[in-house]
Amino acid sequence: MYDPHAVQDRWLPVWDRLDLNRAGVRAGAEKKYVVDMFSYPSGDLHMGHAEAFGIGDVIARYWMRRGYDVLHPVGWDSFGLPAENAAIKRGENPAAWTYANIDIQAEAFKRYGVSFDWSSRLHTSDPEYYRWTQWLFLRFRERGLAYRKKSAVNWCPQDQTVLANEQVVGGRCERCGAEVTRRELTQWYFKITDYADRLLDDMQQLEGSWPSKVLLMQKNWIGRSKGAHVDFDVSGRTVTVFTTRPDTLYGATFFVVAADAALADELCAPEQRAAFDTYREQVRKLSDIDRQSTDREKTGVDLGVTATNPLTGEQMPVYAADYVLADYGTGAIMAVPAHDQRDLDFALRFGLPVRVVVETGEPDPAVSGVATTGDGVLVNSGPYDGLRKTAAIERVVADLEQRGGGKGAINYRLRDWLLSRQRFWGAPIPVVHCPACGEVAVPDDQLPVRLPSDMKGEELQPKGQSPLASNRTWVEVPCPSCGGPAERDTDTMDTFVDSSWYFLRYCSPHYEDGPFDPEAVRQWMPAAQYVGGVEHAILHLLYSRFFTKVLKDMGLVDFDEPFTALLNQGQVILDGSAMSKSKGNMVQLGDELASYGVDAVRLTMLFAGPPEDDVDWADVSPTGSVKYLARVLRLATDVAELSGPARDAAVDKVVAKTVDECTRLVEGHRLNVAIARFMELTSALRKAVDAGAAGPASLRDGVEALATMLSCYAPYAAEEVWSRLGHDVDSGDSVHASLWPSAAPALLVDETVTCVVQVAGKVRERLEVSPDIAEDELRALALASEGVVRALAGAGIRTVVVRAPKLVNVVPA
RNA sequence: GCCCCCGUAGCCCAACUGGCAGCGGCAGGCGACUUAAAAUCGCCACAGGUGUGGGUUCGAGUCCCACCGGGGGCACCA
Repeated sequence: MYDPHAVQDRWLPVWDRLDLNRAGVRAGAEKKYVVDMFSYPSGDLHMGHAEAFGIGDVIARYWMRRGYDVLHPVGWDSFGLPAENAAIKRGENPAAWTYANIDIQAEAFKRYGVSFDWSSRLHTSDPEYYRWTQWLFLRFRERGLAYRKKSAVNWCPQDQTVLANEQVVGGRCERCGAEVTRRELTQWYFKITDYADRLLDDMQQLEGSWPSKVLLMQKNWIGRSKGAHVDFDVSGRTVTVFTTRPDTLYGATFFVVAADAALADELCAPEQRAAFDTYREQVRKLSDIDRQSTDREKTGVDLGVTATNPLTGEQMPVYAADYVLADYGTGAIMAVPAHDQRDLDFALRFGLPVRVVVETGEPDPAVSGVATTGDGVLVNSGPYDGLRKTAAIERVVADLEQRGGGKGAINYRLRDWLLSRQRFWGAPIPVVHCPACGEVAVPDDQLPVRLPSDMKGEELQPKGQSPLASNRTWVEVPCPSCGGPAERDTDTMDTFVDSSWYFLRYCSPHYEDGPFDPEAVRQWMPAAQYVGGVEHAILHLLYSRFFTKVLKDMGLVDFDEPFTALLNQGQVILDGSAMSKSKGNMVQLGDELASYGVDAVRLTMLFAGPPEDDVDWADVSPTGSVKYLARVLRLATDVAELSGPARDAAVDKVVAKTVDECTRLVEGHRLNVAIARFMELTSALRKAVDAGAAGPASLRDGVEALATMLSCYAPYAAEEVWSRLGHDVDSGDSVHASLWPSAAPALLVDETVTCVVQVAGKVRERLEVSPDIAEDELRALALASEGVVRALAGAGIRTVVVRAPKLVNVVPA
């Protein structure tokens, strides 16, 4: 009889006492740092946590069993909006809700058997933590990497705060789904664009150990394009455009400026003023979602001025249009309708000329309506006629650089990271605004700038500016520089700032002389394994990489990349779709744990499929897992009764092979397949016991090996097995202190292997041969074999393929 | 629209560098134990060939091309 709850209740307190997961205590052992993306304390743990932390736990425990000194820390990403919204609703301070939830989750993590080192525990909303978030902000600012600027920003009307580009998904707020609007505001930014090249180029180091999908997403997000800046003269003023196709300069027939850019306003001729103002109003009313919809008809307005082509001197009309983006490139383009679809659409709509300058062999765009973008030979391009595209690009850029009027340039899609938020529950930006001194950093020795602890409920209601602004006693401070009356910056930092360095803090969570102890970081970082959801493919992972690179430039760390390997676990879904409260298809983790126990739920998650794949809870069988664990426990009980030193070679062999294979499987994160091997081993040992239990010593060793391997997946049941085998867990002889079994190489080689002999690809014979049989010998053996002779039936032989010792393929003439 | 990943049994999924398609489980069937049932144990692969059609190869689930289906990312990025 297997009672999972009794087993849990027995071992959890013992483990608490034994404190087996503490890092840094295995003297001389090689270090491994396994990080799970930390949790947001939104409530109790759910199925997604069970999946993600289950995977991380197998990896961490595996390395512990292999004898490494493993750091597997725990923490909470505890600043953020939900706490604030809950506080407003309940008339509380966000801290109350946050820390209550953290306690709930902490208990749940312990019960779930996650091998955390609890001494590493941190919360980003603790002043001891955000002190250093603020400190880092100031260091970034000193390096010119944190700055304020006024520009059109994404504004979420629901959450009443600005959002980073990365937090706008399909024109909507990533958090609440509200349609994002634009506002002109002065905000703080991190200059992540300075690191665009390194963020891109260093991905080489991650190739193979990060999912290629994530690398690709980051690459696309950074969006490096190579091209040129070209200067056009517009009414005596130089206006630069970015183009990836300088070779098509002779094909430019008009010029477009983003309608919402200041430039359009400045260039507009008086006689077009009225038309332009009307158009601009129209554009501003459009939401981003409407604006970005793909097959919208092109709109625009003539600005009544002309631009001069720097190569040809040709005059071309200048338009304002909303298909040109104000914040990409220079906000202005040269339009080449023959070779760019958007320009062509615009030209056809406004009756502008279409001039082919690259002959690609495709139909005339003016007639077909399809721009030609491929390679070809230049025409209608004066001195460049006859050149191919690539050569022409080089020549045009060289000529522009020599004569003035342009130069080669790289442009990025990536924008600077907007980090200020008009919300309460975050790290205050440690800056004071002084009427006399301007922007003044809060001195390091005055950090942290603490959040007021007495604000609650209605006072936190967002009103378009930070709730902190209304707290005058908090806002009004003497200027750190001149001592005169000044005001604190009332914005708080994006919570992604907090999470961009927590993995560094984990290495020395109580360090007081800096954000982290450089020596501790040198020992543990970069993290050997990072585990978390793919929803952070861009946001968190890009930001963390950026932080790491800045810290390297500051001399605080000596590596470029924070996470050597990344594993993205799948989601837990139900009946093919994501669980959600609104759909009413939630599976409650608590219910599952109550029904099947921790081990069975963990095993079920991990057995369902590869860790990267989604787990459909409708397709899996926690009951099956319970049955399996019960089987293992019965086996342990039966084997425990056996005694004697006799061994059984067949059992030893099965155990060795399973161990060998499982080692490779877990190492390669093929966690589900390893469970299949555990099951096979369990059946094999069961059969051996039922057959009369020859070799009790072998059986005992087999069950011990199984317990150790299983301990990574089903920690409670494994401990129970270990205990039944006679280990004194209470005195510290825990399965979680045991070492991963090793497989004697001698047991892994077979005396004979089965060689498959094919004739014309069909299996005609099987031969038992020595594993190191020579090719010639095997060929002769195969050709002489009865099955082959029969299959050939006297036909000649064209060729014989021999792959000793496993296969021979005889190809008849 | 562009880019990426995935299609193996009723279902979830295995198959090392191309080399016997099926390891493990769910569901199902048969049997043992039982007065009976549950639990337990044992046994059974059902696809005429790995979504479809081509190609490369002695040999393709695996490599290449096209298409179909599912999932994901980006989306007026000049």
